[in-house]
Amino acid sequence: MLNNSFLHIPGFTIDKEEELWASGVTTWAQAINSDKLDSKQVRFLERSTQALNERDSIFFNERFTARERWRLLPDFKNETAFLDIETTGLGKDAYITMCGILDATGFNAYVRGDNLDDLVSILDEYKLVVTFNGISFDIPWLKKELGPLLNDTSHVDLMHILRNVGLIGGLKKIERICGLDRGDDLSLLSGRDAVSLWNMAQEGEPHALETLIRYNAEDVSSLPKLTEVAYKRNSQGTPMAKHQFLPPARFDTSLLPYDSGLVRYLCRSATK
DNA sequence: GTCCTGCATGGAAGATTCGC
DNA sequence: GCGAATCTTCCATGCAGGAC
Repeated sequence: MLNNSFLHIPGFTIDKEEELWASGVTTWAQAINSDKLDSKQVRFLERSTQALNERDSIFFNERFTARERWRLLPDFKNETAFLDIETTGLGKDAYITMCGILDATGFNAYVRGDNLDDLVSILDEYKLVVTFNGISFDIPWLKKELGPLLNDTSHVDLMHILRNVGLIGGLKKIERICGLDRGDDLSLLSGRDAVSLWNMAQEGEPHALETLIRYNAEDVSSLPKLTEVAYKRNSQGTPMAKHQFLPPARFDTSLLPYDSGLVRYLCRSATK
């Protein structure tokens, strides 16, 4: 939990934090009542306690690097959204085609030309957003298209916290390493196929949009499990290890329809 | 299939500045 | 003058497109 963390105190290093834990001081309350910190640091921990009580996730977002934000996960797990966008590419004229969001209540798709603009207010409802490579990709894209957002919401980028524990690579590669393989034929699709599906949908191809949404839902639904893995491995050997990040029950993506014929067509095209 | 591109970001390491 | 803090530079990474 956050109140086991001291790394966000200005001037603190991992070594100092480990020293404090080794001395038996593992919580903010213990640290405040000990002689291990100076008065400035004690005031900072009192401010941290207030921020946590006020559910001010931004306070901690700004004080932990991207590699250390896994520490926020258990405290804000009930106010967390898992997010992934699809785009038409990276060029100047490219744009977001859809965004999938998974939370404790289930999966929702926000599609361009329909409800994509709703995202600005939807995202405000969460205290924490989890993405894969969102720091470099999803969030800048969303800000570019929808304007300022996530003003009151922290952001955990799985790519960085998985890298901490030696899990390096793309989302699908890491899923395989963690034994989270997907069973269906949609696992054969790539981001490029998502662009093709969007273009097909624009040309009136039946089922192309629902197949794109299902593809996105598969990506989003693996994020909670990877988050659990990332928390478990990062917290190993620290006082945070006794807590858990239990993700919402895996969303049953098979509830969403898709066209396997389209998937086969795209896979065949890719191998030509 | 492979390699390069453009873009945004974080981290590491070295250089520079600041405070005691 | 020394150590800490801050700034700068370089490299690595993801993503998707395009050329060969």
